Amino acid sequence: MPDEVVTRFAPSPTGFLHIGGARTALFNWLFARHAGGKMLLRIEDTDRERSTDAAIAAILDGLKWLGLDWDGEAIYQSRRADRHREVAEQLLAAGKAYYCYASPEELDEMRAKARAEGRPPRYDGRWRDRSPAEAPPGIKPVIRLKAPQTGETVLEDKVQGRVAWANENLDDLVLLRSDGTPTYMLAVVVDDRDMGITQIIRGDDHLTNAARQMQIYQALDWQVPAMAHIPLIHGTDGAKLSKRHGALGIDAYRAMGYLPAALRNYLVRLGWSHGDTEFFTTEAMIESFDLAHIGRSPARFDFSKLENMNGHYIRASREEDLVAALVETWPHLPDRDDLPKALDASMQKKLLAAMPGLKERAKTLAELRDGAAFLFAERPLALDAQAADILNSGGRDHVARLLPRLADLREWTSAATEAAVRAYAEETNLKLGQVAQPLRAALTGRATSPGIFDVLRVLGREESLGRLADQAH
RNA sequence: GCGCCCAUCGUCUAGCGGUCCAGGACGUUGCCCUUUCACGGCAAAAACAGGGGUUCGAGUCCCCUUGGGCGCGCCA
Repeated sequence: MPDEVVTRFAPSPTGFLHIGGARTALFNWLFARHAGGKMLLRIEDTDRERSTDAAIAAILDGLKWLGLDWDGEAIYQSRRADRHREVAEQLLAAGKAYYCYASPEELDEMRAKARAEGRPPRYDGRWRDRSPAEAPPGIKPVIRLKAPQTGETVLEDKVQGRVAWANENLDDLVLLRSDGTPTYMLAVVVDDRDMGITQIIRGDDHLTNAARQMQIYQALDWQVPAMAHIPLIHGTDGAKLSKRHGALGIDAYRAMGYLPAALRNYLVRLGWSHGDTEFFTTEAMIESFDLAHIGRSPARFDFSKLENMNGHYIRASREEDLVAALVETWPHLPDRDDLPKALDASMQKKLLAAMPGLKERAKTLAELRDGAAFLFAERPLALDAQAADILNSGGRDHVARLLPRLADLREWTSAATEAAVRAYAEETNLKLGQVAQPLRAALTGRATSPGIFDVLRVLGREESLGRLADQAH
């Protein structure tokens, strides 16, 4: 099937998978899945100095966590150097490339001069038509592309529209370094060609590269894949994403307790829209996704919207799934010394029982875990400042008087405890809140929690009465 | 410096010449619900960067200005 859509995600493993990369991967994945095609993964590790195995692992891990699967095995660019070299030689033989013996010092001079004269800093083509016979001794040459010097290179970008560059502003780029290794420009073109990529979707920062890569395609007489350059994601201040505001590894989002589905949903709406629709199931996302509705302006990353979406996803999740997500994410979440390091079976059971009340109140898994802290707390409970205040300003009396009534209850259900507590409130002419708060403080050590009768039920008779007794005086 | 890209509420965006005194979402504010906190419901404030054109008519097309961004390596 020659018409099959093939996209690729091609990160360079010099760092973690950041949020922009994750969105690029998502768009490639959606485009491929929408078309019933493939998304391939290529690790661009030709910079052997800066590429690390740890970064590769982090990227693969991040993609998996996000739920973005790729087709086939990941391709490592570094292992294809022979093929890249072969293409460079091919270009050389065809007279479309040439040896250049300019030294780094010469190049520096050239650029400085051009800049001083208000021209773009570029190679001046001094070896373009010179015979290698004139080569200075002892210098290993690079191979440069003999790029067109007149006319223009035009890209019909699927997102940016028609973009044109005057060829005189583009210099003869290096294809093969003097040590015989291929440059990124060459490697990308050859790999995309060999992998059968039909659609390139990547960050806007590659737009200028597109022109140079098109020149390589044209020299080779290869068909240029369709291209789509998507706008970058900026920090909240509009500037480039930095560590301070959001240029975090994808693992950091997991550690903050975001759900992969929520992050995907947030990310897809950053730069892409489908009318007024904000929430998409995975299926709907694949179904609706298109390049035509990707905007052309950069978007700012907004944590509060992500958080809101995440809360929505948590509320919509099944209780069992949340327990599973929490168990899985537990080790990644920030530490809290009053919480167990891991969740054993009985804790998971309690968690499941409490989940309906808990999930309404959490925007992240971290908050969910925090909200569940009272389940795991050991007697006598540590009270936070507000809880202590509630108990110390008369609350203990209510707890003390309520204790025997609750202890006498025949059955321990939400309905039964509620009836008892309401009866007490009525008899003493108090609002329910005035008795519920002391109970909450004694039962959870905090001033906020799920509904108090749920708390009583989930904690169970023995533990509840124990905690109340602890605070009765 | 040169090249390229971008420009609607604080933020993400809808809008593809008239249906826009500009719609949705997040956030903000107020009210309601209520045992706390949330959730939920209702309501409000909040934008077409500026200036020229084109046109009967411009947020929508063109130009300029301003403001942002990206790129300019024998990095990727």
